[in-house]
Amino acid sequence: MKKKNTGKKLRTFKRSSCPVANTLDILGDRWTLLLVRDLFLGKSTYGEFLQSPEGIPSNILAERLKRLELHGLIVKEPYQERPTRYTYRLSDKGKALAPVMKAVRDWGLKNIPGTDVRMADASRRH
Amino acid sequence: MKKKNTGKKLRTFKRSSCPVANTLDILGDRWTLLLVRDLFLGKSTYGEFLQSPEGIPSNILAERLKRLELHGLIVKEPYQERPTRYTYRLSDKGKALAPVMKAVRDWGLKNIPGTDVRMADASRRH
DNA sequence: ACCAGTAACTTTTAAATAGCAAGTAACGAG
DNA sequence: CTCGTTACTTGCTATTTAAAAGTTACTGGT
Repeated sequence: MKKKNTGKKLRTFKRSSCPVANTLDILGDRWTLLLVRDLFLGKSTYGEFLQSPEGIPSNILAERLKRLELHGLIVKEPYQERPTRYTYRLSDKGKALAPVMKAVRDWGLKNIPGTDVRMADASRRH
Repeated sequence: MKKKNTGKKLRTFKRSSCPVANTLDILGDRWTLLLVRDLFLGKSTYGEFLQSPEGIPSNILAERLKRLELHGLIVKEPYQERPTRYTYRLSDKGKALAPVMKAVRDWGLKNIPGTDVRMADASRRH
């Protein structure tokens, strides 16, 4: 059986030359930065990402991992064969998001009641 | 004529206590942070937001302004009567996003080719 | 050989959201 | 009374998200 072409069209034209707009085209949604958070926390396998408390749907996870890889923010590499299993790690470009993570975390902690730092101290590690 | 109840349901339950997740529930999409950028740049009216180069659709703009106001990031106030016209301004909570804006802008400038600083130096003003 | 289990995805289907175009309301100017 | 402006709203289609079930490729046990 051949694979069905789901023909995802990735946004190809720039909305503007604004760095904020262009950054949002990569991680402007409800899940991508959460994945980056998990990567900073040291999670690296598909299964680990699925287990995060927010409960990302598996199809969304697969799609986001592809996008992050495509944009060069993460690197996918096999860590075992038979069966082949993969790890995902932040590239340097991905690690450069640490200040963004920290700023977002700090804002949330200060401005949204009911948030706590427990799982959010990732930007200091690595 | 009575107004039609479009019955928007705003996400009411927390996905987790993570400050990053909760922040993303407020501004995790392709438009909201662009609006915040414009507010930092000094734009304040509906028409000004519509004129930004990214071309936000007017219905999305109206919805995002409502959400930002609801979450207390912006304040809407009339600046003239007959006909009544409004300005939108960042509240203190909204202004506290300056470090997020700066981090996102800086990451984009450094990591996305073709972006330029022209319209993105807002986080230094105010 | 057969069955259960695990990891990493993919497919299916329905519901929610985004995007486009057009319409409405409240004026003021001519 | 018509035109233009500002600030939205409405209708409709297209795209994206979400939930659940299915698939692939094994390993380990009986």
